Amino acid sequence: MLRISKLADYATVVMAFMGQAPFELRSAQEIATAVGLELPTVSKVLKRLARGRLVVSQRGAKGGYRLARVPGEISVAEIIDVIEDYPMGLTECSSVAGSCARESACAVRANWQRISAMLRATLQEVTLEELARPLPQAVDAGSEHFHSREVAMSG
Amino acid sequence: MLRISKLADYATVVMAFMGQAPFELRSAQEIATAVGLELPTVSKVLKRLARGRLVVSQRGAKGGYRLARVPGEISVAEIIDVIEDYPMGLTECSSVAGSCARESACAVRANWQRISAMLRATLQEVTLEELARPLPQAVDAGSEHFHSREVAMSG
DNA sequence: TAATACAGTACTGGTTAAGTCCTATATAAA
DNA sequence: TTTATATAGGACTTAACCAGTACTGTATTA
Repeated sequence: MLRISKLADYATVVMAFMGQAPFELRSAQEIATAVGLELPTVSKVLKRLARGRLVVSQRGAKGGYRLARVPGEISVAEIIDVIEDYPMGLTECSSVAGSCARESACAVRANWQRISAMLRATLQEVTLEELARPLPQAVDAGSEHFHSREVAMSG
Repeated sequence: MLRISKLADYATVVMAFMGQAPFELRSAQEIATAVGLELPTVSKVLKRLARGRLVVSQRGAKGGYRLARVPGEISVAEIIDVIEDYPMGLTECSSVAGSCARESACAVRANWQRISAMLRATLQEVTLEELARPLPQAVDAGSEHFHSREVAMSG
């Protein structure tokens, strides 16, 4: 399965929409309608994004939210980090220390931590601008890039 | 949080243990004791691994399980695939078609699919042998390798 | 034939996340 | 200054999912 939470998923969709007009103030309702999600859900997402300083909020009538930075300077990793309560990691032991009694004896823990770190690095390099890009090509080249990871774990 | 399931996690630990003596027949009980997990849990994992042909089972007295291939030829992706019921993907829509009503209009779906594919490619290149390796160095080099993904989506 | 160990399936309990609601506060316009 | 609008923050309820268990069947060895 290997999933991010739905809320984090929604956050990327919301952010992608906001990225279309980065500094335009938009109400939660306006965003909810546009992306096709319920208002309470979108509000929850936006509150966390604001707390994480990825969007700026403006209270009161004619208020709303806008991006804090241009889409090219916001990474997918940041969006996930701000939404989730725990740091990202593929296994629990690779993000939360002391979560497993067998930590000291576990043969694979260290390597799961490394794999998680690689994934994180990847998501850190993908910007909101790229995520929202309609039809990016040359992704196969990217995949191949990832394929050639002989150096990564073989000493 | 971006996790694999606990069962898949356990599977890697079980497989790593079995990889220490790849073709030695070991009972589920023996493995459970060695890795510090409950027997039913280990049995469940082993059954799925056997169904997925990653381990070979031998019924009856003196029976047990052994790896179907050498650790260097079993990828982490395979282990996860065999345990999980659904294909891996970071968002639901990137692995299960028709899971979201907004698929056609969604601006980020295609790119999540691409990111998922990259991750999958990564896990496909990591072998059980590498996963179980005590203390691999030069992982930072690996991370940097992943960092330099300008080609990946900007092409 | 008796004991051992895997095969398959169905069930149950607990955890976690998703979604909703309520109250408070800030801003703009009348 | 008052009213309407919109976010802030937290609490709560519901629901889905997964881990773990139990049970029945089958194969193999001694």
